[in-house]
Amino acid sequence: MTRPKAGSGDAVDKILGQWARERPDLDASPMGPIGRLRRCSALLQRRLEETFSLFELSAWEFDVLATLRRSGAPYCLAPTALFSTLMVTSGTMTHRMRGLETRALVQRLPNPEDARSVLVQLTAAGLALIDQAVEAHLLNERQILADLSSAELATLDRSLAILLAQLEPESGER
Amino acid sequence: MTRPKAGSGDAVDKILGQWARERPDLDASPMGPIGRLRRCSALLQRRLEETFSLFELSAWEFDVLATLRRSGAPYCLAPTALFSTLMVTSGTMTHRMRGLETRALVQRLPNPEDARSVLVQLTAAGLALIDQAVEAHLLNERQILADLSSAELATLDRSLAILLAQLEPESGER
DNA sequence: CGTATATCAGATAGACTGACATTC
DNA sequence: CGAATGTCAGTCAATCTGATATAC
Repeated sequence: MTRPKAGSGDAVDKILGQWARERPDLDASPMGPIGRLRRCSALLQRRLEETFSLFELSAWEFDVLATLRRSGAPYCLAPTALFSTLMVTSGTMTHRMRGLETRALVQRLPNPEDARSVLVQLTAAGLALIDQAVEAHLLNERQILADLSSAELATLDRSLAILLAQLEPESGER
Repeated sequence: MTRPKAGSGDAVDKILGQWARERPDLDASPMGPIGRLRRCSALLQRRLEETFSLFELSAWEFDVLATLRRSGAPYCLAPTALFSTLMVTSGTMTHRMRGLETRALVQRLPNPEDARSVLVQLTAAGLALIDQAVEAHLLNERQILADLSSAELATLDRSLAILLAQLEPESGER
């Protein structure tokens, strides 16, 4: 006799069960996917940070360096481009730069095309560091996803793409 | 002539394209699902907070009150249960209680079964507030998911459940 | 002149650590 | 006595806001 599936039995199922008992008048089903998404994200964050910390990087530091790296040589972006992409304020970005510049992972250069602006550039050390960190990061991500079949992975990716399209600013009408 | 799909064309696709150009030696494909997950989570967080703020609640305040609410009458939990569920330290939970108690949304009671411990209980005001807030929250969640078909939603939920099972502490072997 | 860019100081909110008293 | 519970003070890292100087 095969054991029935009985739900996935994770933390979110438990929460859904509690709501069904306490507020049977509500349909709490949207909490399923959204709760799982948030929980996955929180647990994922921790896993990713373990790898970043091997390079003495926090998550946001990794993001800044990776954004510069993937923009291509000469690995320069204006602060405005950086903080728009990374969804923080200009003041926050200024503050972020301080630490990265002190550690000589980035440097500020005058922007020849606009004297109001500057260019933030990866240093050689910053480039070398982020190139290593990205490789480790990808290894880590691959390991996290290792137990999902390629079909499951493709399905997950497609589903998330649909949701993301709803959430991205330009498509979300609010 | 129908326009080809050309990928979903979202922010993550752009990032994957940049990596393909800059580091063609790497297989950056794991960044697809993981990047989308993180981005969905970040955008989702903002959307959810808009609703919470209608009730003068932050996300963590909502979580504390909702955890108490769905535990059922008499809406009491020991701090240990709360901070374990919510994944913060005991000191953080003490600090969180202060604000909620000042606003008379929860109260502390001595724990009759263990004099070391206390019980954190929803007040009548706290109960009324969270009951309203949960309804608005579910409405909001339903709206966010409105453009996904029920099949897409079920697929998304199943995919996330698989990933969550990998990430949950008891199953993750690290 | 009005707008955009980046910076800075100050304030804020949230979290953690480590020491502590109390009770099991 | 050793372990667990909750509290507290202090610290910390990260963010935002609003004012400012400069250049478009």
